[in-house]
Amino acid sequence: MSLRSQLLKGVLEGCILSIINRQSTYGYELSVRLQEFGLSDVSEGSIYPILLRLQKEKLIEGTMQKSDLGPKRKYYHLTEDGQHALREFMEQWENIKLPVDNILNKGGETD
Amino acid sequence: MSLRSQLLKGVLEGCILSIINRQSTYGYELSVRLQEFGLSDVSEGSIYPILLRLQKEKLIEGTMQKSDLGPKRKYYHLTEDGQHALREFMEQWENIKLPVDNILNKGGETD
DNA sequence: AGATGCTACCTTGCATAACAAAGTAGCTTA
DNA sequence: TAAGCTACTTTGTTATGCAAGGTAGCATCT
Repeated sequence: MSLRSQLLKGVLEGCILSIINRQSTYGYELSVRLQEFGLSDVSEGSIYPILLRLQKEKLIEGTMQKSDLGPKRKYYHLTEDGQHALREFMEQWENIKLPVDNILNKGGETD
Repeated sequence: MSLRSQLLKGVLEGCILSIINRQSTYGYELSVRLQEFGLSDVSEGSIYPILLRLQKEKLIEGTMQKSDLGPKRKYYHLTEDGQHALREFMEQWENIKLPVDNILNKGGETD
């Protein structure tokens, strides 16, 4: 019922899980990271709702920490469930990437 | 405003454009093709609405043709706009695939 | 003729994802 | 105290994909 069968919705979610898994981080920095990776269209309006959703699903946990400059930051890290979900997502990404590549690349050939 | 900035929503749409571009086809067969490619979760409830949408957006055109067996089929082919959209989609797919791969694969390394 | 089953298309309604926009608040610098 | 950056949150909108159900043509079997 909640096994994501929708094609690719949730790629952002998976990317966020992966980045957090690599190193505990917070929303604002996440948006910078994603941009660095080349996902430049991603806005905070997308990121924070996802973080809240992941939190509610117990895939990540956040703790407030003071920062030198500016307001406190909410640092997130993956839970066990989150790591499991990340692994699942990575599999699904592979399972979808291949067919899509095949469909798109074999543009003019007859079998 | 309509330049798809959403991350990956619409991959199905792009795949359908690509398959139709390769060879004029109709909805029912499309679902078989997608399955053959490995996108087995895709149901008619997804395909036909997309075909109608693409039609409305003038990316594809359909013509009814009699079939030897069973009811008439609606064969679709791409319009010029459709071919343009397909090219755009393929670029976007590449632009997103790379970052996502990078984010997912470099799971444990520190730069 | 009637029933079943496959082909083939279409529609309605729902869940969810991503986004824009706006709001809140802390800290710094001028 | 005003401006500007950091940082988080919420609300409302759009669009995607799907399940479910409906319509209908044709073939086959009984």
